[in-house]
Amino acid sequence: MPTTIFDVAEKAGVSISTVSRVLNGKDRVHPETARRVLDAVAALGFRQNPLARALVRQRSETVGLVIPKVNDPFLFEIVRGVEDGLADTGYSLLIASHPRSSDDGRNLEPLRQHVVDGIIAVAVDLRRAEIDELLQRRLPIVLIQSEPREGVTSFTVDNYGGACRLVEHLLSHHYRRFAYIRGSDFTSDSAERLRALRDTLAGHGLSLEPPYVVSGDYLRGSGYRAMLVLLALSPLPDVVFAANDQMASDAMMALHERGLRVPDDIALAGFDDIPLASYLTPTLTTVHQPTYELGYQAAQTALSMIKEETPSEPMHVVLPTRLVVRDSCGRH
Amino acid sequence: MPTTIFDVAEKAGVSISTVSRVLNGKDRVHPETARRVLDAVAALGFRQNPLARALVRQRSETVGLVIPKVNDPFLFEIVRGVEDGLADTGYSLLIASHPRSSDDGRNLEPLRQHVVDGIIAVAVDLRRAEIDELLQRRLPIVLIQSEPREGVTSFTVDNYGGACRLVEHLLSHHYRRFAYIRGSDFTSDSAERLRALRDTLAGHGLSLEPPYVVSGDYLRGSGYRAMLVLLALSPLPDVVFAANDQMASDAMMALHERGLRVPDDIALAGFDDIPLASYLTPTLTTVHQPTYELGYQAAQTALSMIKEETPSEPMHVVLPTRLVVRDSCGRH
DNA sequence: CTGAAAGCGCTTACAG
DNA sequence: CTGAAAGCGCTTACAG
Repeated sequence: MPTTIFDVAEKAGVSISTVSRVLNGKDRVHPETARRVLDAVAALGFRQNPLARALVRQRSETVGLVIPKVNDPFLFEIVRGVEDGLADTGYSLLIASHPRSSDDGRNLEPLRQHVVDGIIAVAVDLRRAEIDELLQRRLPIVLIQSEPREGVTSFTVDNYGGACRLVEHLLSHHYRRFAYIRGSDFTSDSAERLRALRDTLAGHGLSLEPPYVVSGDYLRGSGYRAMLVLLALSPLPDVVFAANDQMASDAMMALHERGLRVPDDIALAGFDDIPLASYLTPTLTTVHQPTYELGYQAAQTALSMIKEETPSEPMHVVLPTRLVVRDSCGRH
Repeated sequence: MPTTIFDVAEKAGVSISTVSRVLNGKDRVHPETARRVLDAVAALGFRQNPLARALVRQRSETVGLVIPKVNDPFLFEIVRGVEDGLADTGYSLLIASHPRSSDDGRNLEPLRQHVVDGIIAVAVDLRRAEIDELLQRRLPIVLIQSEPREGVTSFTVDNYGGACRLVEHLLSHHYRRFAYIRGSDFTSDSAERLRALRDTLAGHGLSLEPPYVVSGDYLRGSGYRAMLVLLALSPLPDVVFAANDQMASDAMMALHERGLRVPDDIALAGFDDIPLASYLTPTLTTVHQPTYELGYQAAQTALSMIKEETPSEPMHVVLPTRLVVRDSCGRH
């Protein structure tokens, strides 16, 4: 049986109200009384029961994180950022992962109920009913890498700008026949990157023929299959831009297996700058996303939304991306 | 204001006791009454408040996961396993990561209090005071990849056996001058792998001289530095076994930079079988750990410990590891 | 500055 | 089968 506030009160010879007061440090308490209470707390090893506290205060000091159930280093960096953003604030992190495929969304159940004070949702498809339901509630919520939505604060990265810089770089290396491997379309990331590719090419009088845009799903393996589709085309592309590094890595594997050299035969570029990118041979040219920052800032923002009484204006923060030139596109 | 059990009771024309009964499905309720209650629940969109429920039932249906705050794919696979092991059980997952360096352990605060029904702790250093404190409590707890401890259920992998098979494999390829890059020693993993290396070498009349055992910390970068230390030795080792794949990958990078070929000049092997291992050039020979399984089984076990009244015998499960032969040790 | 009391939203014996 | 009541462990007006 853990000790309760009653035990402390008895030992200190005061009422539970007083114990509560010194514990919460809100109201004024006589220093001598406070000392007695603190002594009792220490002697008994008392810890407040957060459940009871949350019930009466109507806040649990817990933030929910909704994240796709996918083993992607990109996502993990976000989680780390969120964790650090919450560190030393007294807030706990409740993880609710959601399978990407449509399901009944049962994993979100704890968030649907009244246990979290705010929600941070990563790469969610706002069209899904259970996500939509979450948004309807009056809970503070911040979106990361999701379709910005009227009235909902969101943090995204500059997909368009990053992809433009990447494509300009590729063009400067005289690549002309481009191909694109797309990611899933439950967020607009892949589409934005593709749009940047098209626009930039158009600016140079070039275009992207439909067969040179092939499907992928961001996940391991899909880049390999997509590359095989591209290798069946004639003429071959001379550079392939994959919507993320994972797919670019798998595409590289496919090229190696076919005996094609990167970048001499076909150049390759990705997006994200996951750790893997710098371990490939050749190392992968890509666009860096401030993943950790995304999580960190989202956490800070969620916290301030939770704390402040007057609801702040919803904001849409777009963090900058950065071109990382490595060896897969013929730097030299 | 969310609807409460009182709203439902009123709408259904019954007492809150009855509402509670049909919601929990424990006691017998007249079918007709139950239907009315269910109708009211649906009409009002009522959801039980888990906080209030937890307070009276003295269980929160939440499991705490203690995990090092390190961006390691190895750890993430464990998290995925734990998540899946908890899926559809009604239990939520509360993450409490702990920095590896000694700190005040404030991140563990939610677990110290009374909000979780059980704890799964990954790669924790049991010597640390805050971890030790957790173990003292009468909460169900299961350890993953941590020093097994009297009376505490643990899941580990067969480090020794896996490393033995790896070393035998290397010996069969006629490597003789071994070097070892160690990991951190807050769990016994690295030491076990080293012990296996020493024993297996001894079985072949070989030994490992102290200078050929260098320090690393499992994390990115340390394998690179360790490799540089080894490269200063004379004679050079002809094969380097790193305590994990991350360090092996960084060692490979160091070798490449020095213009040394893997495996022709120096062969390389790791441990873990993280995704990166198969993207390296050459692909990395390693020992596969059943990481996902570790998490999954630990979750299932924690759940059954939480549910059963009579405490079960603590068990120490050792999952098998598997040698994965790739190209970094001269397969051909 | 401090205490008695109400109440947060539930569950669960206890009666009937 | 169902309801009234106590209680889970706290916080917070309300008095004094």
